[in-house]
Amino acid sequence: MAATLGAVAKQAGVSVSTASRAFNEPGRLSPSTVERVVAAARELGYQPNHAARALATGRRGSIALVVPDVANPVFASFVKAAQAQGWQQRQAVLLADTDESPELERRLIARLLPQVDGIVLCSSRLELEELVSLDARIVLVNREVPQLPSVLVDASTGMRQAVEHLHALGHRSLAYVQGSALSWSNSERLRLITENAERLGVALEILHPQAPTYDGGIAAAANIRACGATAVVTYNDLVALGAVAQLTAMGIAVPGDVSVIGVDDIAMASMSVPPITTIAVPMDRAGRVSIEVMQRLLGGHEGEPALVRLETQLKVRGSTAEPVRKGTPA
Amino acid sequence: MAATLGAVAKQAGVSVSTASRAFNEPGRLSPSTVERVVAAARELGYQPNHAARALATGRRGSIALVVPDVANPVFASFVKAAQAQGWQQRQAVLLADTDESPELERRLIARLLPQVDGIVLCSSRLELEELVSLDARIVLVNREVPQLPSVLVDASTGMRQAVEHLHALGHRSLAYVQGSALSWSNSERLRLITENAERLGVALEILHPQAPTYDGGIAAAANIRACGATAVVTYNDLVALGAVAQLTAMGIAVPGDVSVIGVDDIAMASMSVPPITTIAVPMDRAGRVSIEVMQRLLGGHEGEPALVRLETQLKVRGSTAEPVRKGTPA
DNA sequence: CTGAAAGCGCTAACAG
DNA sequence: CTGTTAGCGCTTTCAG
Repeated sequence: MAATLGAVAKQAGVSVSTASRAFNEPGRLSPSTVERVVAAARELGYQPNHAARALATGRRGSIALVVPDVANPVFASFVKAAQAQGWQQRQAVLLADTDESPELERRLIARLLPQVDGIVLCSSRLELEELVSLDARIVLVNREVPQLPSVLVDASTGMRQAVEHLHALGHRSLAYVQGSALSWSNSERLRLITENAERLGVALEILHPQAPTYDGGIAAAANIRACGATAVVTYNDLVALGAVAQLTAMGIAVPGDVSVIGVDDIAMASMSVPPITTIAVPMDRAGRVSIEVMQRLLGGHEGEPALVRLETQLKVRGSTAEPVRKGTPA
Repeated sequence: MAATLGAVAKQAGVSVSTASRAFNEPGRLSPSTVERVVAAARELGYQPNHAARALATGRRGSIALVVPDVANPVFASFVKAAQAQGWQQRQAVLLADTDESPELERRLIARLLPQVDGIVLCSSRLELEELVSLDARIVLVNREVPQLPSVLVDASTGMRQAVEHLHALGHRSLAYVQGSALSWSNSERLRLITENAERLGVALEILHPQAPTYDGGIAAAANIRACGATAVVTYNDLVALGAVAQLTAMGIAVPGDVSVIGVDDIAMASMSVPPITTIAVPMDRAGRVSIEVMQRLLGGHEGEPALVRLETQLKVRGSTAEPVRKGTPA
């Protein structure tokens, strides 16, 4: 059906290899030849057969994206950006969703690895040893493993700004609502908020890990009240949103009685009432950059595995608008 | 590096063709042979080379998903379900995001078509003729084209329930805030609400198309007030959310003064205050089903192009909780 | 039930 | 600058 390189070659009156070169190394051909081949190709509607090329070169021309949950807005914007960048670099992007399951993740990786050039593994739930034993062309996102190239979100700037912002508002007692205790992002955020709270002499209460969801936030509200903190930072915006809703339902005003800060800057954070102050995490950039890193990795640039850190930034909104009241909450 | 079929064959003491058959048509081999080959394969960690198989068979083992915007929660859940289903059917899933651009969509399709078995085109923005001229292995989602297999969301049940619900609450004047005028979904919803309003003798005001976003909803609020309707159905939840926020800001109570109903049942709809009553659209089922339809299409079952309609259902929540007041709004 | 052999469409030395 | 010639790893007639 589809025209092959052979057909194009015949039509242009050259050999297959010449036709091939017209596309792959036009520099090595006389301009007129290239032109003739290109014309023939267009005439026949020639489309290269990627499977054949892959078989001959060993390069698949595709990379896989493995994420815990595409339906999560954070990963969705990551995927969107990565896909766009991949397309721009003429790489097909395979998508795999692990549904937060380490076992599924493991199987997906095994099945994908032999049929793509590389895998971008986002927020992997796998053990460290398992990750390094993969040996292969893998770029990690939101996971720090010295042996592997990775792109990380560096929450330090955002977290510093968040604690300073709260401190400036007069808050002296702070709580952090954890996300999944296993996640690299959570430990980073925990570490950073601890450092900053100490530095500024703000009391810090660490609240139990919650599912990083709206319901997790609802569940956390009681603990927030119980601990008596006047300000709270949550693992992410979803938790913040749930906490704000439940706090409000319990008669605790946000930001009147307690200030709330989330992380991620998902769309919802700006649409709620009050809108949530948040540490913006550039997952779109992470998507783009991770594909670039992968490209460099495949390009065979040896040396150290790449390590890219992406900056975060505090976005102040209504959930922290007011200075702390003199009295303590509820 | 990776073990080839040849290696497996040698290890098992059989020919390549036999080894091949052990995986593809084990019925034609003696059980003991199959067993031997399988054992050898596992021993060598054999992984079939998809590129080679594709070259030999013409089947790529992969299908592409083309969506307008993965970051849109509606499409995200579609993609998630489609991916899961594809994986289950041992089909790799390529992802392409058109960013709502018809030109990009066109180019993506052209580039993808030759390298996948088929394309699932979700909410295509292309012209009818362009779509049919594609001739190829395409399954449409949210777009009705007689010549092409498609899976459609049938809003009729949900819309009937919505208008009846509003009518039962005492509403006699209704407004519909349109989404993109070009979209198939929008015209369907417009048609259905018109039919239902007429049937129940409810006055209906059609409001200008808005961008199907939160900001579109904000912009629509003024028109909603101006038209004097006591209840409004919006193209989707995002618009509903924006409208509710702005209406509230203008001093119009929801659902006190006006009731609002959205479409989609995105997560955000249940998290807002008040939570949005909505017509739930099963995009996850659409994702799963569209892959199944594609599979059947590729299986070569001729006959009519498949046409699947998915039911919708009203989910009543706080944005329509109260019966209509005697007086008219603002 | 199993093997031999001919490609699928393309690339990549190797020769001119 | 261009053509010849082998394959890449797998499937698939065609013969046993």
